[in-house]
Amino acid sequence: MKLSTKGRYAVTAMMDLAIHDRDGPVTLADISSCQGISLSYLEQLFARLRQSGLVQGVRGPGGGYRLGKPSNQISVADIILAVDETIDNTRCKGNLDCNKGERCLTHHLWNDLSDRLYDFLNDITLSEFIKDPEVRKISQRQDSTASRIATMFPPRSIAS
Amino acid sequence: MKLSTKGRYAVTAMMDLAIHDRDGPVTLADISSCQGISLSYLEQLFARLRQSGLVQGVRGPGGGYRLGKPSNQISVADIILAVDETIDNTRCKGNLDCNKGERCLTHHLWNDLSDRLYDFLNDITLSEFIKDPEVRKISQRQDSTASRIATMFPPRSIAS
DNA sequence: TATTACTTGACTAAAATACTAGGTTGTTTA
DNA sequence: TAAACAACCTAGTATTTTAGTCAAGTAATA
Repeated sequence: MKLSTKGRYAVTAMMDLAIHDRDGPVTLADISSCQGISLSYLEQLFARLRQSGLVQGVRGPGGGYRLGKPSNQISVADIILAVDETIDNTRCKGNLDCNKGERCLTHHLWNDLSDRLYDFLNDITLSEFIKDPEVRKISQRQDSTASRIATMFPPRSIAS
Repeated sequence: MKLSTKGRYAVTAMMDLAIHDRDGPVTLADISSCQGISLSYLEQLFARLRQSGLVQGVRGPGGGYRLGKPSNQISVADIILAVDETIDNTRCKGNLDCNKGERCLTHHLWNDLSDRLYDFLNDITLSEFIKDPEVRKISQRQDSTASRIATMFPPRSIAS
């Protein structure tokens, strides 16, 4: 389990998708301008997210990306693992024999901790963020507009 | 909150100290050979840990490092923050104005998540790891030896 | 068919990471 | 007192990762 800027980019971009899920696909160009991440870099991240089935690309005009599964089935851990390929965190690779046959205790303890961290992040799904009061407020605002127009001109510039 | 190899090195090294706390100071040379981290790199990490008061250096022969506080007062979050200086995770720096005056929603959501992660890691202290059954087993083994001798020849080569 | 958007790959600058080498300072022990 | 020891300090370096760019595609649709 690793947590870096890269993972954060992926998570916030996915939050964006989750928030606008029912407004149709979100283009990477939008996310790029809103969150200040370069378009090509986002493309690299989304290639991985797509391979993991977390997002679905929609081509052609009006296209973009949408979630690959319901938001309550996508955890933060899923997203991070998709973009931040796991580092092999020990040199003995689970053989526990890196010290002359003795069991490597601290590696064992670290794995324990890492597992707990994973479970923690795996319990947090994107659907939770949609429930955030700030998000609800803006979603409400959208409801007042005709949904047809909203689909044609998805109200972005919310996240940044 | 950032989680990298650097942070892992620091945490496992601190686990080492916690396990051997009552056996007297642990030298960086020991940790270096056991955990396969270069001595000078460890020195850099421990310089930060010392500045944060998490460890205490003991000079001279028989010296080394010991915990700066009781193990139940040192959390994993403390250790990671000490070595992995926090990255400012948004460009608007909490002003929430990075998108033409609109509130940047995803940054807000990310901060929420980051806070929860911090709380999680801040609740896990080094004392928990000493309670691990694997650790207890080895501690017991040590108890059978005269404590005086154990102090002179700290039983290392346990962690690696 | 023109437009819009995704796909792929190669490439680069900058930052973080991990390490090296060379010291000094203070403590203990012989 | 001198040798051994280990923390402590500084500066430099190599490697890896990160973040981003450029360019030439492919696919879908209005």
